[in-house]
Amino acid sequence: MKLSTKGRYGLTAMLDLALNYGEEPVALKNVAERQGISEPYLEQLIAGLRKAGLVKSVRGAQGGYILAYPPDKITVGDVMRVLEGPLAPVDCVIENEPVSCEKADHCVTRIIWEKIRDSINQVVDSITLQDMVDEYNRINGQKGYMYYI
Amino acid sequence: MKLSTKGRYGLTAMLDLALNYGEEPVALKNVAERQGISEPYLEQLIAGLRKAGLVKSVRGAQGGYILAYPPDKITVGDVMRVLEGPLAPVDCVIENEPVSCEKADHCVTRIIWEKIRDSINQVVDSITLQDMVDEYNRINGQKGYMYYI
DNA sequence: AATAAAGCCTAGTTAATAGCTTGGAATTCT
DNA sequence: AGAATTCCAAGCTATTAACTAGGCTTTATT
Repeated sequence: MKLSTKGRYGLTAMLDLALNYGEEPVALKNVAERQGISEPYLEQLIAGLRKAGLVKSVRGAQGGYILAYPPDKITVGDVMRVLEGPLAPVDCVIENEPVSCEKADHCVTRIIWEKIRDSINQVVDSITLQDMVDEYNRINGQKGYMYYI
Repeated sequence: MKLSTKGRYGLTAMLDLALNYGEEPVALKNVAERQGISEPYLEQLIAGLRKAGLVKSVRGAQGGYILAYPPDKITVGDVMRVLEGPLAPVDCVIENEPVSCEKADHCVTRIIWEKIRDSINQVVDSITLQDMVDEYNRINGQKGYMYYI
């Protein structure tokens, strides 16, 4: 019941982009350095986010990435679902997917999994990157350097 | 972000015991057959539950397992934590465990993980095996045979 | 007392997956 | 032209999940 590094690194990277929203594109090299993540690995993660339309890339020298939308239009759930897949504790309660298990209608444990799924989704869908930026500013105030992660 | 078969099979097995609470001990062989789980594998799972004090065993012929407490005294969370470990999406928010990450005080993503952790725990700690038994009876009513899982 | 039915215990095994690394091509600013 | 970047595909390695195998111990039944 753990998240993978994809979800963790990816959300951190998106927060990094959110903190730099409105400025020049951010090179992945810089994100990787600030956050202590392997750059080529992060490259793979952000490729998924780009294909999902959450970030835009600018190629070539002085290029980098920017959020495709303002931080208040992107939720943690948007990011996590791209990186982790459907946020369901078991396959039989993945949203918008037909249930293959023939016992589903009589299954009591399935009801538990649905409740867990819903509670997770309620959390991640109610928090935007802007909320995280605000929290970042509240916690780290006028400090001279950036604590990200 | 998926549960393992330990959590899934284990909760199903505990529901099986709860449905038989107050009667003779239930042999693992029967649980395994009803639920379609490999018996020796289930044996390992229930060993953990026994060591955690959630079930009692009766050895020898006609032996088996019984819940150590009435079904309304055992929560889904009790069971899941034994089988899956702490229900935290990342290690840095495991309850009652010192945080090793030195950035924790300045970490914004960590707040997200805490909220996810809390929402999961709120769900599983508020549902008892008795709740599941009641739901089972509501769904399956007077049917002739048992749909478990 | 013998037998069979159960739980108990430890150690394999196997396939999949996570978490990267490697290498190079394409693009664009300076 | 050259450097800085994104883009793409493949390969690698250690860990883990999900079992299986085999044998010992306990106890009700006959």
